[in-house]
Amino acid sequence: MSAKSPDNIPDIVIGRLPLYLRALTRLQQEGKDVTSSHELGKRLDISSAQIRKDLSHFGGFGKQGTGYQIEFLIEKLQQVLQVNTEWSVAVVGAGNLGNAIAHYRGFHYRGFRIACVFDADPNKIGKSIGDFTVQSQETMAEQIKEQNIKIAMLAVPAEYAQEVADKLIEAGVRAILNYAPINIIVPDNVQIQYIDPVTHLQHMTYYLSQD
Amino acid sequence: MSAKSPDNIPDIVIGRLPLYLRALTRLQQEGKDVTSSHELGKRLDISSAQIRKDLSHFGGFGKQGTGYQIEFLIEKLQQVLQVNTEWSVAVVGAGNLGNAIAHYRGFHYRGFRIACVFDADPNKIGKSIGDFTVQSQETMAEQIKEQNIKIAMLAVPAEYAQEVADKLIEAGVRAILNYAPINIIVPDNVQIQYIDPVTHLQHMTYYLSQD
DNA sequence: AACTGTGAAGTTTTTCACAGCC
DNA sequence: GGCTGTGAAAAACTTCACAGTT
Repeated sequence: MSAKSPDNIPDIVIGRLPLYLRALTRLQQEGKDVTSSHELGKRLDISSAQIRKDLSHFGGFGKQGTGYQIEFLIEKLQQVLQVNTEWSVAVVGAGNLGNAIAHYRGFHYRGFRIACVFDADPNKIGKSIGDFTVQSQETMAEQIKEQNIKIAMLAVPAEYAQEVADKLIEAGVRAILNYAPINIIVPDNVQIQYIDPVTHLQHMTYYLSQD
Repeated sequence: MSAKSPDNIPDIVIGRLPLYLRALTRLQQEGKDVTSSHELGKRLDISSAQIRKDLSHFGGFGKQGTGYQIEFLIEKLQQVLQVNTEWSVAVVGAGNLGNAIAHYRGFHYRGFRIACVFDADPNKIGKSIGDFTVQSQETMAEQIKEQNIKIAMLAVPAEYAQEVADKLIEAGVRAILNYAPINIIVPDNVQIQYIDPVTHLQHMTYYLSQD
C-alpha cells in the first residue's frame, strides 16, 4: 500500500513510530525525563524487544543501563517522521465531521495546522467554522497550489471522494487522510490512509459473544 | 468442510474482513452481482491470493471459474463478523467529535445503532444532539446495564479517557473505540481500538519529501 | 543491577503455482 | 478461457537471548 521507505525500513515499523511519539509525549507530561523500552511497551502493549528493534533502525537513541532520554527521543522521532516542522493541511468537506476536524485543537503540537476548509455546497461557502471561512471547491486547486499544501483530510460523502481526491492530487496534494468509507485509487507517489470507525467496530464485534 | 473454529484465525485476517465487506457493498450498489478476488483486490490494493486465502478460512464462498456471488458473500461476512444483527452503541463525550459521531448516518446499514450519548459537563446535559438528548455520566452505568450495551465510542478529553473506560467496562461494555489520543489499559476480555488522525498523518509525512 | 542493540531463531503472513472446476 | 482453494515456498515480522555498556 504505502511506498517503501528510502532506507528499506518496513512500513509497519513506521506505523508504530507515531504511537511511540504519542506515548513519549504523555510520559513527558507526567514529568518523566527518562524511560525504558519496558515502560513504553507496557503502556502500548507492545513487547520491549519490538520497541528496541524498531528504534534501532534509526540509530542508537538509548543508553545501555539507563534507557531513553524522553526529550531526546521525541526530538529524534519527530525528525524521522518529519513532524519537527508544521505541515499545512486542507480540510475538504464542511459537514459535521469537517466541522469537528476544523475545531480540533490536537493538531498543532503534533506537527500539523489546518490551513483552510472547502466545501462544494453553496449554502456552506462563506460560513464560519471555528477560525476558518468555508471556501468554494472551485478555488481549492488554486489555494492548494498557492499555499503549497501537500496534505488533505477528506470528509466528503463517499460518492464524491474519488473525484475530490483526483482534484487534490492534480493540485499537488501528496497525502490524503480519507474519512469516507470507500477505497480510492491514487498514484504510487501519493500516500493514502483511511479512517472509518465502522471497520473498527466490525473488527471488534467478531470477538464479542452475543448475549 | 464447513466453517472452521474461529479461534485460530489470525487477527490480521479479521481486520481485513470489514474492508472486504465495505468494498462488496459498494460493488453491489454499482449494480454488480458477481465479483472475483482479482476485482476486489484491485479495488482494495490487496493481492487476489490474499483475499482468497482470507476467505477460505471460513469456508468455500466462491465458485471456480465464476467468482463470488456478492450478495451471498456479504451475508456470510456479516455472519462471521456478527454484524447481521444490530448492536447498540453508547457515545461518551458530546463535544464536536461526539456531535459528529451522533449525527453520522453511516452506522445503521453496517450493524450499529447509536443508543445514547453521555457527557460529564452539566452545561451539555439535557441538550439535543441529533436525535439524542445528552445524558449525565452519573446515569451512564445504569443505562448501559439496562440496555445491555456492549460497545462504546469514547470521545472525551485524553485525561479522562482511562477513568471513563474503567466505568464503561465496570458497567458491562466489552468493546471500546477510543478517539482520545492516549493508550488505555483494559482487561483481556475487553476489545479496544483507536482512532487518532494524527498518527495517520505522521505515518504519511514520513514518506513526503519536504519542499 | 539495569538496560540497550542485535544477530539468530522462531513465528506469522504473504505469495506462488497449480490442481480442479465452471 | 476464467476462476477458486490450497499446500508449499518465500518473505516479513517478532521474539529470544545475550554481549556489551552505564
